[in-house]
Amino acid sequence: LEGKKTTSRRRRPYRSVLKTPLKQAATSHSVLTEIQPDCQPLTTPPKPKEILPADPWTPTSNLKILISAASPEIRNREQRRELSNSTSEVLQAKHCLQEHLSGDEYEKSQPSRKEKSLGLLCHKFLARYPDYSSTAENNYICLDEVAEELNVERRRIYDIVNVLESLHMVSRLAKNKYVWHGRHNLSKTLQALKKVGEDNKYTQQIQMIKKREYEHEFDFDGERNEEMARSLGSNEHSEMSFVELPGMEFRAASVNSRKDKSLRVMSQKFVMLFLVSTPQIVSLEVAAKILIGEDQLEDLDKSKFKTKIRRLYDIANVLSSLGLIEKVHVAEERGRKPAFKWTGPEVLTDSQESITSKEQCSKNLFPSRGKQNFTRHPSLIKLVRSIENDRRKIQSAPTSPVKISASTDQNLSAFPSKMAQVPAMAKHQLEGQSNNLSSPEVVPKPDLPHTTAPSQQPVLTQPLGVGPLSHSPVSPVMLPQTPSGVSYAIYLHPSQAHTVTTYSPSFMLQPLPCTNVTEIKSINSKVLNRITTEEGDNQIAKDDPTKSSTAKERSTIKSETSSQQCLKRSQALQDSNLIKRCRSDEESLDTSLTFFPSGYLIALTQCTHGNKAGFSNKEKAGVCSLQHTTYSSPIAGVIPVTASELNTVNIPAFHITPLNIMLSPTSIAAAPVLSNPCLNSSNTSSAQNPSSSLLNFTLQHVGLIPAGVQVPANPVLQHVPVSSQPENVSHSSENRNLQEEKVSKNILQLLDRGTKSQTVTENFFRTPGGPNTVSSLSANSDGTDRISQGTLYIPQRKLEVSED
DNA sequence: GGATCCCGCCAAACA
DNA sequence: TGTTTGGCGGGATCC
Repeated sequence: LEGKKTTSRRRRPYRSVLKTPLKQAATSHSVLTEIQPDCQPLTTPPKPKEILPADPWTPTSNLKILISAASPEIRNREQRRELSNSTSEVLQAKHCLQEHLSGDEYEKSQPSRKEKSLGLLCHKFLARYPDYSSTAENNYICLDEVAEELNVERRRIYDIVNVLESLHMVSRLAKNKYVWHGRHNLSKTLQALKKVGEDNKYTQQIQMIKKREYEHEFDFDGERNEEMARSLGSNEHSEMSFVELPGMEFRAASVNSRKDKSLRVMSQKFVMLFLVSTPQIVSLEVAAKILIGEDQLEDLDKSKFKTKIRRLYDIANVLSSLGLIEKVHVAEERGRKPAFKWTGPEVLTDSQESITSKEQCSKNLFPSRGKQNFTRHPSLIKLVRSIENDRRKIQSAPTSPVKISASTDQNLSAFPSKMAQVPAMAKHQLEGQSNNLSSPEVVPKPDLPHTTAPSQQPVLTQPLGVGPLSHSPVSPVMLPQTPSGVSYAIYLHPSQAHTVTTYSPSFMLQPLPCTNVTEIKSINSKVLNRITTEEGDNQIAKDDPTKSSTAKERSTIKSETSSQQCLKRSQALQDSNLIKRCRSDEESLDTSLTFFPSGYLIALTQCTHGNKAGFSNKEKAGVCSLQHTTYSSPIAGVIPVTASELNTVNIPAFHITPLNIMLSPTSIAAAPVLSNPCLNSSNTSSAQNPSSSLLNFTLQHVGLIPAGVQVPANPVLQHVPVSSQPENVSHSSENRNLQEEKVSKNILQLLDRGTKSQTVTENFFRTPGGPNTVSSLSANSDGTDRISQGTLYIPQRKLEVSED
């Protein structure tokens, strides 16, 4: 490969004609479709190259082309997709033709570079398929056909498909064959990507690069490059893992073979950068540096950088066509830099949702405690709005059926032989966690209910999370669910397994959230790299102050602020929930960090039913209801606050130190609030509860509960009967009341803690340190209090964003 | 002149 | 051995 890189590339056009018969010279008909994206791409048939030079651009000749576009074969294909019929195609194409001919014919007969852009091609590609596929439609993509119909060489289709594959919008079915999934999986994918991005500390990497740039310390041949790359935790061990979703594992080993440099992996990383960035703007330069940094240190040279940029443009074009990003420019000291802004759906991890809920509760429940009459910052207005929206969801949202696949249990039971090594307890955990996985992220587009995607059907017959089972000698390692709501199965190649048998300080540390830490079981000690808590914590604390709390999670709690305690308690409940489930062999659980230098991250996102040997029906119901309630409760994580808002207040406490508070199994099984750590609290707080009437008034006032609903002031976790058939839950008024009651209880729990000290409120806004750390509450000169400006996110660098 | 990215060579992976 | 897949970078075009 290296030899190939250094070999000078000589163009051999004669050869390319033979090898790429689909390649067309610049033709007039391609102009037609490319200038007019509205035209059905299928109206443009491939034009035999040999006739092109002698074929002048005339209305007649083009009409011939247009008519040929309506050939029975193509027409039938179109009819199958119910997109159009031949008549409309011809008419449409005629219209296009007329428009085209009104201009300078000759010039337009030469398609410009723009008209052949990957973005435009991608638009045409996407136009062929619906956003959300259904079984009734033809969801298979034949690359040859598509390339032919879009009149491009297949190479270009690969570029598009690879990026789409990275988002699980398509998956490879067989040679030359892909399956179209559309946006069914997009939300989950983005959530998983965000989680992985967070684990990879992309935020910190971005900050570091920006800081270096700012200090003019970053150049292409300085020693500092290596230094920085090292500091980024870069080494071959941290090379890419492709984030997969269950049922969408790669079907060809080839896909795994080119690994980190593949466009799909780059695409995922690129997306991750957006998802973890604040604001969600990523410059190509930063992205390229981070992606290079993850390869090899010596790659940090100009040519690699250039190549990376090229690829990022390719990816960006496709992502733009998908509407996920948008090109902008970032003004910097050294002129403006090309960048892209995330315009896709907001993606919240569970922990963020929790914090958001907490933030709202604290704000709304203590609006006049001591400090009164907050001036509502726009972001707060949004928060209130989000509460209202959420309340509407409670009242009107249809049942969001948990994605339940009948094959899930089979899937689990069909794990590869190595999976059999997983102790039953861990298996239960996984199942339980997978129940929790559907916790929704807020998406602007109405996502279809997460029923089993029809497009996935051919895939779902495969064992869940098995990956390249039969042919790939990978070592599966199951990880429990992460706070983001997405669990992974990480598959390690045996070839890489040796790299993790010993601890290497150069590994990029991937601290697992505390909820997982207590659950991690050694599945394959040969594969799993275990590192002592102390080592990991030290490293984490050094590397990432914002995650230092993660370290604390695994150490004895010493001095804490009340808010920390509050947060920790809430997290603790979730932990204890999990702990409870596996209490029987709890002592066998090792508290450790696990580091995976490479492999495949396979998210497990499906609720599993049955096959829960250790679960009572009640527990099952409770577990499943978690998911359901998560959809329904404004407290449980559906509050549609945008990530930017979250970031605006710079909430740091995504990792919460747990207390080892044990709850009764009943409360665990039955309390849906457990799905949200922020609401989970031990009832050990000695704080007094506010009066019920005051509370009700407050809740009603802020719109958390309807006017007629009364909330008892008893904060004690109570058994809440929940349906054991969440998929059949109807949103009757009873259910709404039930949900609202749950919400109220959640709030009460928070209140229970919150009344302890105003510090709770304040600390929700406190960053762990650094220049952006500003106390959140300050008194105005007029005697009122408001959220100070300083609370807002203050970028370290001025970013002037202008639409391009 | 830098930004953008098309184009197709050619090697790895696969059938 | 032929085909599929896709990494890669030259260099054309755009701005």
